[in-house]
Amino acid sequence: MREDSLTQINRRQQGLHDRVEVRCADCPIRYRAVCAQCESDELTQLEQIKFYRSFDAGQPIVWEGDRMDFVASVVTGVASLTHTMEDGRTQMVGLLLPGDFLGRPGRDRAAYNATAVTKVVLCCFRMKPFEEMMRQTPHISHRLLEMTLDELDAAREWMLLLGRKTAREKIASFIVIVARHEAALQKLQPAGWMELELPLTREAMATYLGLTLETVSRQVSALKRDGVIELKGKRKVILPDFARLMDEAGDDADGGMLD
Amino acid sequence: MREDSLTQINRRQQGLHDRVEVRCADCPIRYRAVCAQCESDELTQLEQIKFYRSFDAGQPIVWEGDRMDFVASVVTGVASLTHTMEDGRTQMVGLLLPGDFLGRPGRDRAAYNATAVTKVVLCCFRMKPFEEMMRQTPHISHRLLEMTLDELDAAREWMLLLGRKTAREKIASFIVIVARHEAALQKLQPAGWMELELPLTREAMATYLGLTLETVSRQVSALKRDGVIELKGKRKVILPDFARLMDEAGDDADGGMLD
DNA sequence: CGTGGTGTTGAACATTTTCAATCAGCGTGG
DNA sequence: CCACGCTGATTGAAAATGTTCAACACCACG
Repeated sequence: MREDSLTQINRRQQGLHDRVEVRCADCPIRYRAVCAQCESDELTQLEQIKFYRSFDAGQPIVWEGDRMDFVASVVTGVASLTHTMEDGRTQMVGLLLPGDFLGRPGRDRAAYNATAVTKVVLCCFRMKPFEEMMRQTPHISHRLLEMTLDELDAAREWMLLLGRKTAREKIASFIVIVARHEAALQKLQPAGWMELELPLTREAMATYLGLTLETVSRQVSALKRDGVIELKGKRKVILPDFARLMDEAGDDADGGMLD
Repeated sequence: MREDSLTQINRRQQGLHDRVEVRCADCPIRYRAVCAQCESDELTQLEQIKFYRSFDAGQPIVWEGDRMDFVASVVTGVASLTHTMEDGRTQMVGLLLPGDFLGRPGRDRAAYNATAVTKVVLCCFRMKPFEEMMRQTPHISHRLLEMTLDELDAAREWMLLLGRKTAREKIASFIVIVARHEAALQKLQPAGWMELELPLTREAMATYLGLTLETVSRQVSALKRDGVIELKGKRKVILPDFARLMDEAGDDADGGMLD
């Protein structure tokens, strides 16, 4: 473990926060997060109630049932939301990427476990002032509604995957989603030849897909054997033909692009 | 098929609507629907843009990809949202009960199939005027956000069920949900001895639970054999001990009651 | 009294999980 | 430099779970 992350943990344990001063105008998620529609005066207001927190890969962010007096945007990194049964079976119910929103206004206890999958930086807002701002500025609540509806769509898409797809289709679907996201960052449609990096371990993929890690491993191997994907190390994937992968995912041609 | 429902279908096919005049103040879902927080002057406004439509059990309401120029509240009855793959596998992704909202402001095409499970009455609002009202009255968009967040929670709870629960646990969970809803209507906590009616056929339950109808039938029989439930006909269920059922559902004791 | 919709049950089969062994990469310390 | 141990990943064989296909039961309705 590196020195600086140790320092961070200590700071966190003491209840202190990183006082990095990043101006909202320069924020990498300026046009994707809950603040996307805010005017500059509204950003000024947000700047006064925001603070940053960072988490190393693997660290818990909040635990199911914990008191939670803030909401946050993911600035960088990947976090997961998981639900766990008494006997330990766990299911990932959300994957939070940069711009995604964590927490629920009006609820003071976390409904899920949130965990940093990679190193994560959050832009946090204390609950009360944020709720006050929501009342005053329709831009925030409007954007939050929009984002929540998108998340609901994603959750429903995932229900189809969990309920009806085979293990092979689940793996293919997951890679398609990662490829889509990758392509979207470069403002392209995913197509033809692509190279990408899986952001999750086999175990995290299993938790996401409702499978065991062994089945994930087997099906990844099978897709490789059948030439649908190539592997470069454990995490880097090469797609010789995106359309072929889509086919394996069992989605309609348009792939559920709704907007 | 009864005369009057035939008449209704004809009216619908001609693009006409039921002009039943129900005052919002007397509406059975007045305090649960998207209009729950509206003041009386806002209700007056809503009354001017609303119209009712009804559907017999089994009828489609909208089809995935269809143009949809309205949003609606379910007034009475039960409707389902389903997603279907090219080869016919289908998964229910939402169950709409009285008060629930159908459609998405700002989207003009349906993302899912919506079907009437029982006879359904919808209170519809044309998209454009509704969106205009959302901009003007924060009560509506605030309530819609709240409802959407609730639905997202429900969807995530369902993801745990679909991804990790056994067939037996799925059936038990479903009955628990129906029992909860039943109890909530009478403003009670579900407990002890209860009697209730399943709103879905075995096939619809299978679609909801990510199972085949045979597996549903077998597991219902198994729960009966083991004394967890009793059957009165095919649809009526008696719960000798709600806690026992909860146990079979594999939920935590609190059962995910979050608010 | 036959018919269609709905539900139940059985037996063979397919898929996924479980348990266990092994491997690959990588940083550490001798 | 190399053996060591750790984590993440792969593979195999046996077992469990759910599906598929098929037969049949129940019952409301014409």
